[in-house]
Formats: sequence, structure tokens, C-alpha cells
Amino acid sequence: MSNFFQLETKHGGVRTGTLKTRAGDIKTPVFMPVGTRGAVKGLHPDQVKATGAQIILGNTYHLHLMPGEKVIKKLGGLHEFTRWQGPILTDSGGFQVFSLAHMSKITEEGVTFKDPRNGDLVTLTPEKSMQIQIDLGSDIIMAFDDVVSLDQVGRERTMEALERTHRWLERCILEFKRLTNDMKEDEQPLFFGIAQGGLDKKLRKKSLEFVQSCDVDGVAIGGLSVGETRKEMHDMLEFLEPLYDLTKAHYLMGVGDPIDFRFAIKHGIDMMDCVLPTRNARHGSVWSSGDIRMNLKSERFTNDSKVIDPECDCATCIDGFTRGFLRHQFKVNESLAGSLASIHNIRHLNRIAEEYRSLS
RNA sequence: GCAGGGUUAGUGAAGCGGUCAAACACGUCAGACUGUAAAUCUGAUGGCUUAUGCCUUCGCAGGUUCGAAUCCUGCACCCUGCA
Repeated sequence: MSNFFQLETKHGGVRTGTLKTRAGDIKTPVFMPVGTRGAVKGLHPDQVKATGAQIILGNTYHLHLMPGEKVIKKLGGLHEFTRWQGPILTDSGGFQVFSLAHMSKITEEGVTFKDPRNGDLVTLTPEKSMQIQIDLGSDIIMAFDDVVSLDQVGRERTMEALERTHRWLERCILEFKRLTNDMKEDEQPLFFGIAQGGLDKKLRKKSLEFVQSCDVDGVAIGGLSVGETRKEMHDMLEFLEPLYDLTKAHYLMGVGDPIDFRFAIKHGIDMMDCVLPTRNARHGSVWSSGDIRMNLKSERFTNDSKVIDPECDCATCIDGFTRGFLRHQFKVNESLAGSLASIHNIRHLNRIAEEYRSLS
């Protein structure tokens, strides 16, 4: 497999580079907004693009349930379907092993989930996940992994989940190759493996080394930001920093609090995704300069004529939407409020990424 | 005018002699949210407060009772029938 990631500069732990996908190049470090069901919630693709976003995520599990990958394929694939023209990364459904743990059953073959909406059983296997992601038309395909929680039950199966994740990775690679065999190289999606290991450094090292020894275009760190303390997460990122294969892209999954985002970039991470900017935004919570959080629903903004962050260049701030206006729209449940705040929060992370990219 | 029904905390609405500072919903205030079961969830919401504590409340004014939001009397206002 040729190398789709080009490392350009390195300043301490900060790397800048370019990830080449069939849908376009991605400058790293990069923040990737999450559009689980094919849309970044509340935003038109043009608005997402205007935040500086280069790539968005979709989710195998959700899109498989509704409307189904066959429908999306028939309607031209994810790009045509969603009208997002840039690269798309799809998560494999592995995270749902964790988030829907109490409604799922894991076996060596795969995982059976109960659809939380109607109780329907959905089975996902490494092969199935690859097939779905290929049908969706994803540009970066993620391995199907076994994510564990940090509670007692999860900790006890950390080792088991890690080994299973590795066996599943081999199955994913075989299936991915089978499905992409007849594609020209520049038409193939990329494939990323995922390292697990919970908060156990030995297991983390073992997992990272295993994943990097496989035929993958990028290596992802999974299973963090699932409830551990900030210190635990940062310790692990510091520990992993010298262990990465420098020729591959490094993706930290699910992290996007500005503080963690900066920390990860300084410790060798190239890509991150997170629901935090959009979820928080819909709940009225936004970041401003200095990564300070404020809740726009708060009474104290009622008469505030300032924009969210006077130093911000996002469309929401540039267009002059005041805190007072946003507070009002939140209070009356107008969805515009969440959209405007999402634009701001995504831009906030993209500005951070740009700050580090400008080092090159 | 006659006969019924009603008036409960910011709003709607339970309660119909003690376990009532008073269910529930909404609203309000605050908090949480990290590969989205998430436009969701949690807490507070008469006052004072550390409180299993005290004080003031259930249209208004009296009364019965050991004890009343709950029963009685009068008054005010609202609704529905009949005139």
C-alpha cells in the first residue's frame, strides 16, 4: 500500500502534513465535524464548509439502520446523497459497541444490537461493517473495533476486547481488500486501524504496535474520551507520542474539547473528530477566546449586545448575531440558535487547527 | 332573579378533615455533555436556612374542630342552564 500521508513539518510534537483521499486532500492537523446521520446537525454543507471544515464523519450503524446503505448507494453514494462534496470518513459502528453496550451482545463473529428505537436486532460484523462503508462511498473507512467502558465490567474485558479488536482488524483488512481489489489505486478509499487498550499502557503499546504492523493507511486511538479523567487521557497521549509510526496519519477518535484538542496536536495527533462542538452548541454552550465556555441560555446575556466572541471570524460572529439574540432564540427553542452556535464552535476548533497548521 | 359549577404556588392542574409547603405538567434558574439512543439529561423552584427545623400560603372575612386547601356561614368575582 502506498503512502497517502505526507508529513511536512514537525515542531516538537506538532506535525503538519497532508492526507490524500480520493475526494481531496486534507491539511493536518484537522478537526472533523460529526454528521452521524449524513448531516452535521442543523447545518447546510455550505455552512460546514465555511467553518473551514475539510472532512466530515458519518456513521455506519446509524446510516445502516436508516435509510440503509443500499438506498444511499442507489441515490449516488454519501457525497451525492448528502451534498457534502469533500472527503467523508465513516465510523465503523465500533463505538456503538460501547455506547449501546447494555443493549448488545458481543461474540467472536460480531455484535448484535437492539435498535433503541424499536427493539429490532441489528448485526454488525467486521465484514459487514466494511461492506456497508464501501456501499456508503466513504473515503476513509474505519476498522470495526470492540470499545470497552471504564467501569468494572469494561476493565475486566479490556484484554479480551483488545485481542478481539486485533482479530477483527485482520478480518476487516481481508474484507476491505476483497471489496477494493478491482478499484484503481486513486479510486480506493483509505483504511484506518484502531488501537485499543483502555488505560493500560502496556496494552496500549501492544495494540498500537500491532495496528501499525498491519496494512493500514492510518492509525486511530480509540477508547479514550469515554469517561476517564483529563489527566488519564493526557498521560496516555504523552505515553503514546514516541510510539507512533511517523509515516502514517494519527487519528484520535472522539476528542474535541479545545484543551484536549490542543494537547493532542502537541503530542503527535493529526486528526480528531468530536460531537462536542455541535452538541454543546445545540445546548447553548459555546467557546470563546481562551477556550472559555459560556452558556448562551444564561439570564446574564439577555441584554448583551456583543457577538459570541469579538475575536472570532466565524459566520455567526462576523454577521453580528448578538448574545442577546442568541439567548432569546435558545429560550424560545428556535433551532437557528443551535445552528448559529454550531457554526461558531466548529470554527473555534478549526481556528485552533489552523493556528498549528500555520507553523509549517 | 332562580338552580348548579368554580376560584390552589409564575401558568395550567391534582388534592376534598390529620401522613400538605401542597402531586403532576409547563415555565423559570442553574449544571452536565469528548468516534451523537443526545434540539438530551440532571438539580433547584413560597420565604428563611445546615436542617428529619422554623415562618407564611390554597379568592376574601368569619366560624366548627385537638387539627381545615379540604366542613359551615357571609362576601367578591367567573362559568353553565332556566327565566
